[in-house]
Amino acid sequence: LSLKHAILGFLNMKPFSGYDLWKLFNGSVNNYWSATHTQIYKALSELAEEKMVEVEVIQQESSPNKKVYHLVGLGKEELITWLKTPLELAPVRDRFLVQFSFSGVLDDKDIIHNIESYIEKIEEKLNNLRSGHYTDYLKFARSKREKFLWENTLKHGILSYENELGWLRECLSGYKMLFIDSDIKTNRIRKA
Amino acid sequence: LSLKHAILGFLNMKPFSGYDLWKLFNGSVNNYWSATHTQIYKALSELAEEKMVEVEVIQQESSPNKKVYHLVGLGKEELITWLKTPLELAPVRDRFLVQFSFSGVLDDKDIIHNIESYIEKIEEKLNNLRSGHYTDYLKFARSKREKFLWENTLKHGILSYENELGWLRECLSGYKMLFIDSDIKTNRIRKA
DNA sequence: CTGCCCATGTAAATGGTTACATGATTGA
DNA sequence: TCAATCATGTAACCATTTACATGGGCAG
Repeated sequence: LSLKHAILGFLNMKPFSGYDLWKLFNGSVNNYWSATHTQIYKALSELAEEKMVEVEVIQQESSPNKKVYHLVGLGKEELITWLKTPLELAPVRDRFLVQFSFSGVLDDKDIIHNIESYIEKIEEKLNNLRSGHYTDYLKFARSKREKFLWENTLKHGILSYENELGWLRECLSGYKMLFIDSDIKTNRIRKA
Repeated sequence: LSLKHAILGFLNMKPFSGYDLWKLFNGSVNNYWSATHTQIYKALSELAEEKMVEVEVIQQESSPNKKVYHLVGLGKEELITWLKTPLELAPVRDRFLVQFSFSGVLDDKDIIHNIESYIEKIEEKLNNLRSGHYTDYLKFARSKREKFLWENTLKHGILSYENELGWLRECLSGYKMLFIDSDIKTNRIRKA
């Protein structure tokens, strides 16, 4: 139900069209909740059926018509109730760890390649997060409190990828030290 | 597709029944991939249809009959191919951050309550991870390499919850400093 | 004239949760 | 006698992904 609540959260700031929301979910929000346009349009029409939001159709000449959604009483109540409800820890589903933990049957070079390739992707992601083009929207914050929350949401992304990166690098150097360098040593001894 | 690959990964160690796998997914694996028994039984019958695994029915008197699944050639190939394929970063979906980032419309006490309640749940989870009853299965590792991978998978869980906890505590103290203490100060000044 | 932006959707498939269903054995 | 463990599944639903579909305007 988080997608619907995220949408209600945005509509609580100001009215948006499905397309607007899709752009939001492709921007900074993508760092903590991802959604496709298909999902968003469907959620919006369901929210309209449930009387949480109201539609306003805007006629346009130079581009297709727009449906702008407004948050109404019932939707606002639902949003506030949800925001006040403490959440349980989410079930974890980490594909990389599944792969990693079963990789004992592979060769050293394959294991190392998987780790290095994942490190590269995380570094790229981190560069992207740190580049500062996610900090633009902070100026739309309606209060100091909101700005604080948004800044820390962004920081959360950076911290968790940094943490991930730290773990990966430790794994990589640990792996090499235990299974590669010692092989070389063993080979040297054998040769000597 | 990760659930099926995880199952293939386990069957590559030794044959298991659906029930056995379910217990595994409720144990240490639950820390990086969660699955219900419904899902597991369904995946197993699909894997059997796809000729990845073979079923052996074991007649039992004192309890219901068992279906033990064995990994066969095609399944093993599929497993190895998947293990060698570098993965993309998974899309992030963090309910807590959705709630957190839209909480600017709540009262201080509600925001603080949500953070504190999440902190408690993470502390509990961390105690559980650190308690050591997930380290038992390490003795089943078939090689030093496998033991290394399993230990680091476990460590990943601990590190990421510690990281989460650090962020939450920073948020909480930052929030109080900025929005609570200064209120008290302001009130004091007003009173004076 | 090619490709991107605007703007909306439908349909099919896959993945995951929740509720329902059965039935014997064993230990508190 | 009550609850847990063993052992398997079906059915309905909700969430997510991917492919298909349309069509004008505008910039390089």
